Amino acid sequence: MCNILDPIMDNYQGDLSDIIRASGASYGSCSMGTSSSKACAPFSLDHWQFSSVLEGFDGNFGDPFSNTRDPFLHQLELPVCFNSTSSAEISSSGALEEATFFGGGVAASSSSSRNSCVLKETIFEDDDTRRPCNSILANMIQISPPNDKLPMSPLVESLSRALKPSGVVLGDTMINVKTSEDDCLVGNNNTKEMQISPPRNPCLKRRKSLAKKSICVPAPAAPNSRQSGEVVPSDLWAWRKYGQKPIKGSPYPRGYYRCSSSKGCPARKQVERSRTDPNLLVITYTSEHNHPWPTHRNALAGSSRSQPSSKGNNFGASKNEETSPQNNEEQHEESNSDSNNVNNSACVQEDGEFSDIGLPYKPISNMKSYQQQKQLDQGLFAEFGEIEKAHSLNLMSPPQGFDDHQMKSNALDSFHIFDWSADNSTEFHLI
DNA sequence: CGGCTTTGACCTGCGC
DNA sequence: GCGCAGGTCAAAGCCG
Repeated sequence: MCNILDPIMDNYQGDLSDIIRASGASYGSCSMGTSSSKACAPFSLDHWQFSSVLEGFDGNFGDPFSNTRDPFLHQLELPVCFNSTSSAEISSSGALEEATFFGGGVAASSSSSRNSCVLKETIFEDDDTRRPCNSILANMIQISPPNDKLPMSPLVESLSRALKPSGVVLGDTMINVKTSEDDCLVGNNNTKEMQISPPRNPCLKRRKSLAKKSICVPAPAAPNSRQSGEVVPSDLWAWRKYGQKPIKGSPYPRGYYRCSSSKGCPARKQVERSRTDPNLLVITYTSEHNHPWPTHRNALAGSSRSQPSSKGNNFGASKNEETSPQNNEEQHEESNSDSNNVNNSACVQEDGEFSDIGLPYKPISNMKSYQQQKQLDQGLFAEFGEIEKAHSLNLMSPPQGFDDHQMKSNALDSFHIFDWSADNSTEFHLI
């Protein structure tokens, strides 16, 4: 198995960390040369390896998130790292073509190739020390079979089915997975470079210069949402809403959540709908969890409770809610979807509409649906077969104080969609 | 009863 | 210093 670092090191005569370290302090770029010729045939790598590389980058920036990959992403099992402030462009052949590191962000472009689709992550980061204010990181991971003749891993097949005909949005980006040319969801033979969200208003940089991580996820349908609330995609953390504010310039309010998994945990997140695409939720994480992942979720933790009675709810209490057509949609969705929790997965089709595709990414609205989801998990895992659980465990960079036992138990709880090894004849290509 | 959301009030940072 | 806007607090009420 070819380690991802090998092509990098093959093409760079020096210490990679030096590059990152150097670039982290300034706004600039460095080319690592183009040598798509020799270095690597298409290489395979395990998810954990990829993560390791990225997290290695992160560590050089001292990112407070470097050790805490959010369980939401774990659920999605996107082989991305929250903390990357650098990226490398690597050709579809596996060779590192160019790496561009910016102190504050990365403009990454993708090369496309046949038989492949693109996973791409867009990360915004507010950090006073970096420019631009809302830097963008796009990590693109190409998933493709090693060649057309080899069978796909069961995992990829399942994933493909689950995603079809849609992808998952992360970072204002639709993530597509294909396993054959015909399955390519975006275009025919070419992957398409995904939209990268425009930078947010620089004026949003307020208060302390806390590192923030923003991701975009498809706004799930609202099976149990309150009229006024967003349907927040669940993760393994328990979140308690402590505030909601209308945001100037946006018709949608922003919800403020703090981690309720552990008292005193400073982790926060903000959830708001994307201004540009109301179908997307922008989730901004602030601070870091200071505790292991919860071994179980509170019944109501991190979720919206069932709809309060008409007597009790505060429908329309918010100015924004009064004026937001989105809320009406949510009300409508809610009235129709209670019985469809299990299948109420959020994904995005090419036209941006969400569809119900059975992808195990969905809001956990209450304990019942949570258990349903767990059943779904198990079913999915059964379908995937024994997928290198040991590697699954390696995918996660544990939060502070996280031990192996907890890691294992949580690993089995979450979805490891992209967790498969080269043994499954599937490759990651960095592009 | 514990934990949640809601929501108005208050606090704080930033630009002018 | 002032005003604006984002972020947080905390009381009230709901839910299981």
